[in-house]
Amino acid sequence: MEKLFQLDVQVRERVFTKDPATTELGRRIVQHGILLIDELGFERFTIGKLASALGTAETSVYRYFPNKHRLLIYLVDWYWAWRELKLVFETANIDDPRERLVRGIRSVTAPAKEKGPYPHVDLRALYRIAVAESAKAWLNKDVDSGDREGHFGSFVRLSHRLRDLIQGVDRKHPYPTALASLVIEGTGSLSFFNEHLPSLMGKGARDQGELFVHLVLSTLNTKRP
Amino acid sequence: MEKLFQLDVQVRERVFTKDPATTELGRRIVQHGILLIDELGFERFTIGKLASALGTAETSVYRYFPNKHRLLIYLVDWYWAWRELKLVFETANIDDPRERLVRGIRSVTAPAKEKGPYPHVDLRALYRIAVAESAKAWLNKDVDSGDREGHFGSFVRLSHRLRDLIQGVDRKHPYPTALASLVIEGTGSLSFFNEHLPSLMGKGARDQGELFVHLVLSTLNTKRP
DNA sequence: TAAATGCGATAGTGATACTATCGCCCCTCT
DNA sequence: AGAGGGGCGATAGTATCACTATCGCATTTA
Repeated sequence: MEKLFQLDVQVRERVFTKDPATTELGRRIVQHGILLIDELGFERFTIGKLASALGTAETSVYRYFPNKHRLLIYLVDWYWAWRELKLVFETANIDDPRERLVRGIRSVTAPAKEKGPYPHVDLRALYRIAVAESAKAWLNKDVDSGDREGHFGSFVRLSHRLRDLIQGVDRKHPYPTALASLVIEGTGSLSFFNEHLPSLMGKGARDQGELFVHLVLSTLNTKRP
Repeated sequence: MEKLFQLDVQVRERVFTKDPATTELGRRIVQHGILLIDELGFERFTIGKLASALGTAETSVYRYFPNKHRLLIYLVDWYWAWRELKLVFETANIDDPRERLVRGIRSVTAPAKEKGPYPHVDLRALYRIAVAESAKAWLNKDVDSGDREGHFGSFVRLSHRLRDLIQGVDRKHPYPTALASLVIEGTGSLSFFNEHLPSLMGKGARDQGELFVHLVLSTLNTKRP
């Protein structure tokens, strides 16, 4: 299964100038890009610092990504593609729609707890980036053209898969798509609050899986078991 | 009532070097800061452009805010303070807890539709800033010290007020604080998706007030009327 | 062997977030 | 009326950084 994960996660969209997955330097850019952005935060992260960490020149990095922001988009898209794959695996072969949905919500809201099987991707660092930086991928004035070019495709696909799980339980829910997007985006926000603004979280809400399972199930037109 | 609004909204915390509310230049910095950030987005916005728009020098702006990021924090905090005041007004004198909660959710999720009564604050522009930029106020490595200095105090107070309304209906809800924060933060995210990434929203979810009323009420342990 | 590809190195440009400093003007206090 | 101070505008300067242009070397490919 780990091999399958490794083979299948990829950034389909043209967010790069040259596909970093195809060369050793490209993979090292991704690997150390993750570590540096996690360590410094996206604002303090610079291409120059990344080049230094790699022992190369800035120009070499610019061969793969046209700018710093596109590197972030690449990492974030990779992350959502990984979550999509994880969701597909973790809901496979489950026939009961309700059970599928519960597993799906738990999958989508679960933090990454291990470095994972990808040699050049530290999943825990990437998870922290997703929590703290992923909104910056779209919160800017280029969001519309970025959307047109498919920069957020993995996030959209993930959201639609969760929507399908919701509709599998309640075909008449009035807001399945918005609810799915809220769960995925909201779990990141609450993770951040939990870590940095705990007064926004109260007590007993540390397990967001249960929070969102509770939230979604209770809005559905269906009896509880 | 408008006068009261005008008198009462203020940034209590020490996010500024010199209180911009106390001088004419300070108010013009706030006024044109809102307009420019709304127009350019926070990344493309610069202190130099703001100074040009004001017909003054950069150094004059730096007398009020130590850096560009603090100006954003000021505007965002002002915004949440306004929303808090609005929430207090719009739930005043309502005795039925359920009705209070519904009004509170509608208040907190309602977009700003008019420029409003504050001469140096265009509420519609500020609302757009809150949707597109407010997360950047805390999504950075200074969030912990910023929290300690109370930079997010208005947001926290607003969230706690909504939490109190939730608990007024269901005293035993397991996650009242997290749910309140999710509603407030989530309505911004969904507004942004609605505008820029509509495939994340589906159809029929344009009125977020109803979406969140539906969502919150159905999680509460209480009978619907 | 020739060509292409990938990489590293140097140099440079324009923007921009600040900082330091100075002198003017107006208001207030005496 | 004169002195002092606060607020303001203006100039100058620094360090960082995103990005571009160009070249030459080495390794792989044809």
